[in-house]
Amino acid sequence: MPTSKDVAEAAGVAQSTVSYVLSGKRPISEKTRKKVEAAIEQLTYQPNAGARALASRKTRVIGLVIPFIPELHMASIMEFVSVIATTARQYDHDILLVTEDEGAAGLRRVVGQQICDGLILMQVEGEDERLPVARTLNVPVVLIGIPRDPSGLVCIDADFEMAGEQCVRDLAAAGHSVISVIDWQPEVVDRHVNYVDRFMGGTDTAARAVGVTVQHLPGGADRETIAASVDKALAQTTGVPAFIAPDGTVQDILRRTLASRGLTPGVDVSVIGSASPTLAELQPIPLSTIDLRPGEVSRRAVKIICQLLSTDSQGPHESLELVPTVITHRASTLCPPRTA
Amino acid sequence: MPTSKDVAEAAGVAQSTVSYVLSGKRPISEKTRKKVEAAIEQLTYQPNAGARALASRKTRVIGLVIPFIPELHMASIMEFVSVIATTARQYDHDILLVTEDEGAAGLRRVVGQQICDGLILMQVEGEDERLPVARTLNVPVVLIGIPRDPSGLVCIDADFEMAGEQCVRDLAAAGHSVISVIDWQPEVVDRHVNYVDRFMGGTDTAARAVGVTVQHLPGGADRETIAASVDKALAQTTGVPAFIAPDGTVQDILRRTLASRGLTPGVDVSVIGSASPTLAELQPIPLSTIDLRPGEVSRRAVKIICQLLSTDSQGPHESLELVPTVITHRASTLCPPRTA
DNA sequence: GCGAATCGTCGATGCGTATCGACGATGGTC
DNA sequence: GACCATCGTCGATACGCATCGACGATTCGC
Repeated sequence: MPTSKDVAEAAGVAQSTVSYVLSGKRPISEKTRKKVEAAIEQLTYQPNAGARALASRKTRVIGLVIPFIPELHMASIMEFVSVIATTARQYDHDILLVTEDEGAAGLRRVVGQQICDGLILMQVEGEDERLPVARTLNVPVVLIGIPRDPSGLVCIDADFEMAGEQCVRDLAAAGHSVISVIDWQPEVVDRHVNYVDRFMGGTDTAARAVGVTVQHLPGGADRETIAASVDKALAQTTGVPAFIAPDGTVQDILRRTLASRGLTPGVDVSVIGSASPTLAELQPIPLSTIDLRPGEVSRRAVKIICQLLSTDSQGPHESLELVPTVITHRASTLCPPRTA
Repeated sequence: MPTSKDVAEAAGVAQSTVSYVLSGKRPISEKTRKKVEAAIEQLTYQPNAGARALASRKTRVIGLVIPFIPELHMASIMEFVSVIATTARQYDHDILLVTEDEGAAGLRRVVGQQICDGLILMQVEGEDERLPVARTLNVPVVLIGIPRDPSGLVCIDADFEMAGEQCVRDLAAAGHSVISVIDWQPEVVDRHVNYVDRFMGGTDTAARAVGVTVQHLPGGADRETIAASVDKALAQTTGVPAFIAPDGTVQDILRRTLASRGLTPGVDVSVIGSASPTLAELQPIPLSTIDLRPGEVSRRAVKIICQLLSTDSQGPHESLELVPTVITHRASTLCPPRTA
């Protein structure tokens, strides 16, 4: 492997000159620059990351803490991971994976060994042993998700409250007067995951504002529970029933349950779920969705941390950014107002 | 951040002694070791990764090249990623993400800058511009998947041929004489992805060996195509029909198609798919599966590369390891032979 | 045509660790 | 008790780059 010293010799300049050509931190004459660049090209020189990190105290690596796999949300996690990695490259950074099972010690390790300059924590919920640690680490940390106590932390997440509001307002506008929200799976609800409360709060706010009834019914991965919820909703609704089912598994079961009751989404009943546009289009009846835009959340998370890194302002930061959600009407809801 | 020099001063020894305590590469008296360890503890010293890499020429980081996201296989990709990251930690290594969209240049970059000591390439299929590059990089590379020309490369993958054989043999043993294999999606088949051929080869081999008929029918994400395939299979089968549907999306459509024809898997018809045990159990009728064991493949990939790294034998290596698949009979196949 | 400001380049140094040769202290041998 | 091997520790150096101060060469103003 050639070093910058080799390049310097080949170009007939000092090693420091090579460094300045690369960094642009001092003016270099056109002539010298050409010579150096030619030598770099010819030797296929690439700077050594370790040496660079040692001298500059910057690794240009961001640690990404991925959640322990609950088997079902893996696809959505991968979307975050993929976009984060790609976006980081646009800022000339790389992504180092840290698995959640390393816990708070993992954070201390990668920061303490100076393997990375900052951290992104995915899927932060409620309480978390890593949060107090994150606050005291002297590197930028960005959370995707909002913990119960976000003080002293930089957070970004989809605007779940807006999502809840949008769903209810649009269903109300389509003529529904009773709207049933099928909960996430009980494990999620019981953890009192922040985003569930925010979503539910949004639906209730909108219900009050536009004068419709919103009822929350138990969901889960269990077909009997959901079937019971559906039947209860059907019994209590006088007009055309409307369902909001944020969870993908719940959507599957809801779809089959409605079919077995002889109800067709978009005709006898409205259904809105949360899903990516691609998945929504693949459904037998394309699903009207509230898109939580994981890609956009990921991009912004990377942008935020890279800004923090470039200004490397030491002190603790605190901010909270919510990414607007997008509602798209497809075939599973009654016509007005149909967009997209 | 404390350095090994700080630790040395606190312990009253030389910096090199601290290094030897940590590495164990020279004998250290019990007394000195205690002093040094106490100082490390007290200062919460952690060695600087950059300096370590510079001096030792080892980063203890493995680059993981993840495929560009085709949206549907994201969940299975995440399973690989997660297990690889966790396993790497067991060998005291970290994982750096490299996205496929960086292409061959990405490989040159991370290796040339010496950001990582070796690479794992995921989901390698047929031809790939990165393969010739991988062969010339002077670091260990392990492929998950088998390219058309595996010469000079270290590969590991599930044993798709064995998978095909197992499916056919077990269905034959259960009394089926005609077995229909529903293809993967056409984009996959057209790429002439290696594993498809291997799987199909396995089914044909077993068919010949046990004297049953295996027919291959078009699959895809398209319900009409699959429905047509199913009807064709039903028409051509005299005994109890049997289906093998490796692809998850195909399974979904197959399930509904059979239901609409009034056929119940495990009673009127046998169905074997490829899926994780967890997902298989979640089905309305638990699916008999051929498990391709992505976790095991991942673990072995990490193990292989870590062995190559520890022996750092320079020359190009070549090997091919196939991970045995596991067939598990659940409710979707006829009784004999039912296991698990 | 002289001093001052500017520009472009160089040499030296430091970043924190691993590793090599050296050397004092110990223990054993005859 | 003189000699040698072994053990444990130290000091020095190298790893490859970034960065700082210095300095010769220009350029400009007057």
